[in-house]
Amino acid sequence: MHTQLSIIDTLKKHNLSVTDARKNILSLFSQSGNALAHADIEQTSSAEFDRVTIYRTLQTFVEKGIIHTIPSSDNSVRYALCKDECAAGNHHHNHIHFICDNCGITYCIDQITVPKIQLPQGFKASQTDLIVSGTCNKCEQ
Amino acid sequence: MHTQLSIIDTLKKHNLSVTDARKNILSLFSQSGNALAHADIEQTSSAEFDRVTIYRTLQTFVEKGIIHTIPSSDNSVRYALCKDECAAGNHHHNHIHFICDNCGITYCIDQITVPKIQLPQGFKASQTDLIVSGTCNKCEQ
DNA sequence: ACGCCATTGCAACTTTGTTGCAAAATATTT
DNA sequence: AAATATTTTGCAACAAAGTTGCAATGGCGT
Repeated sequence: MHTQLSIIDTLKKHNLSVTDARKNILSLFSQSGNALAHADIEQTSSAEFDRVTIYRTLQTFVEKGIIHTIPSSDNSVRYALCKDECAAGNHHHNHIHFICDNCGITYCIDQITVPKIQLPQGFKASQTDLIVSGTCNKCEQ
Repeated sequence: MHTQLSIIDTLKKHNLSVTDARKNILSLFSQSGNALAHADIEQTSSAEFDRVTIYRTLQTFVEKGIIHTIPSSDNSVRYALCKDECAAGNHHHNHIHFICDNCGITYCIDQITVPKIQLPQGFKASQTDLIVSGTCNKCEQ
């Protein structure tokens, strides 16, 4: 199965040992396509993996540059797959994120890039997040 | 004292009864000038007010359009004073926010406005947040 | 197949956020 | 200015989210 193969490859590429939890959680991300919060993952695979394992797996994925965090105002940080250019400790995301107020789905809108921001003297940017919230195309009547 | 007066005025303007907790917490915001997380407020005034009161006060202020939330990736939503144009349930913030990775201070950078984003078909924006993180001008050596 | 090292699950705990209700404070009326 | 109505607060109890240490398990290299 192609998807499964590429998941193992992804883990190996980032020097991670291949475990059930990591394969499972990583495949959740590629299946969903959108961003996931810790709670989403826990609900989907709660029977299989301990809460602590999910926390640690997400943390590891962020450190290794497999997923990145998306800021939110509702105390539920979301995670999404990084693009290929991301390496450990060096995230490059120039796409914006859209959070639907209705269904809660978080989209990575790849078509739109974040404009370059000119900061005041002495401020140095390491990461820029552009989060748009509103109603998504599925929830629109 | 002028500051104290304008704080009371602000509360009255938004149809809120004037209480110690509200005066105190609101003055924390105008004194600091920057954004504050719940934890910041709790540390500063924990002896004075119950945790629950702080939660409810922040919630009330957001609803009334006195403060607004700033998304974050570290599970600590920050709050900052709204500009005058904000009314209840109708926040208009076109400035960006800068979170310093080093000292944790969150700045409202008023000089820079958030560019208008053209979303894909069917997506409707209600709020746009641009959060830049990195090193602030105080932490820069 | 063996042994080492990384990962997992469990338990216990801390922190963060929520809810109901009685007491206290604020606002309103007279 | 006092009495009443209304809102807000603090407490207690709880629920949810996140963390840490440690023994047991499983992955990986030889």
